[in-house]
Amino acid sequence: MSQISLSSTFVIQHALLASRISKRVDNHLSVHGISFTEYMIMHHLAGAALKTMRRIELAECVGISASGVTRLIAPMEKIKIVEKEANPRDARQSLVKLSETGQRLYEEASVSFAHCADGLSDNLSEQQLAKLIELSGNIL
Amino acid sequence: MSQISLSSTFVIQHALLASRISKRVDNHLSVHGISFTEYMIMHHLAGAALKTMRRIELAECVGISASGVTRLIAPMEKIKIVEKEANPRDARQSLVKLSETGQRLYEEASVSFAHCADGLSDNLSEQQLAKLIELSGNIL
DNA sequence: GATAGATGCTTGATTACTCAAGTATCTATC
DNA sequence: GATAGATACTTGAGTAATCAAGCATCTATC
Repeated sequence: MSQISLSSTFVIQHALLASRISKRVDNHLSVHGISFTEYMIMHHLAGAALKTMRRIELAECVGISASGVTRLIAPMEKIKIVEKEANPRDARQSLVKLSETGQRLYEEASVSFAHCADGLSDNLSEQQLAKLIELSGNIL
Repeated sequence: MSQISLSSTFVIQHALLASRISKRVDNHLSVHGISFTEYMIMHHLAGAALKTMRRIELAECVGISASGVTRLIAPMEKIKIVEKEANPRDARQSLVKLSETGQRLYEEASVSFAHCADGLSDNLSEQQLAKLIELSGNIL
């Protein structure tokens, strides 16, 4: 019987949990017409200076590729959640800005999101949750 | 400025981490010609009684849908990593068994997997890792 | 022992990504 | 100031999953 390491156990547990969490979050966010990934985009934009970020930064924050961002942003732009802005200093860049509409949608969706997140961590105290976040921060 | 809850922070952090981990694991496993998901299938089969499981159980353990399992298992069956077995008690079921070849491949891949997992958690002590697993176990 | 509903699995269509290659622009070097 | 290479982004093609619908089989009820 080969003994499985703690780190392997963790990775497998983490993947399963991630799959379950993202499904549940998607369910909660669907009433707002957005996906978990779109919510994360809005979340990072909302916290950014001028509510504006480069596409590559977004990709990095959200954990998808640059092309993934391109395809994700396109429909969001069409429905005016985000706006495209040029960078006068660098014509290669195509900055993404959270619009007023997007900000409102983000705030509404955040209520559902927080409610969902609370539900997920119901069995953990605030202190345990803080510990979990801190420990997770040391991974990778 | 709206204050973001710990639980929301956790969910966002978890998703990003999951994306990064699965990419890194996929990289490490690619030398064996398998994906993270396939590894998880083999992992659960290897730990099951008679190295055999129902497709629905696999879906549950791995965090994908039943149809996901069907499409994932098909090519694994073709290259003899797993075998299809009927359940004489219930003709609806199509049991999946890890073959001898599959068991060897799993053991080889487990070396890479463990190495990768160790690398991910390099900054955590065994005790911290155990705490992390324990706390995560209380989510959902 | 017929039949209504539940369960296990597969299939067609769709979605959300990925990677590799391409284009445009910027930066540094000679 | 030409040019080699790096960077930012987009696009075409492919992949891994999803959901909804379907088929086969099982179970319980009358």
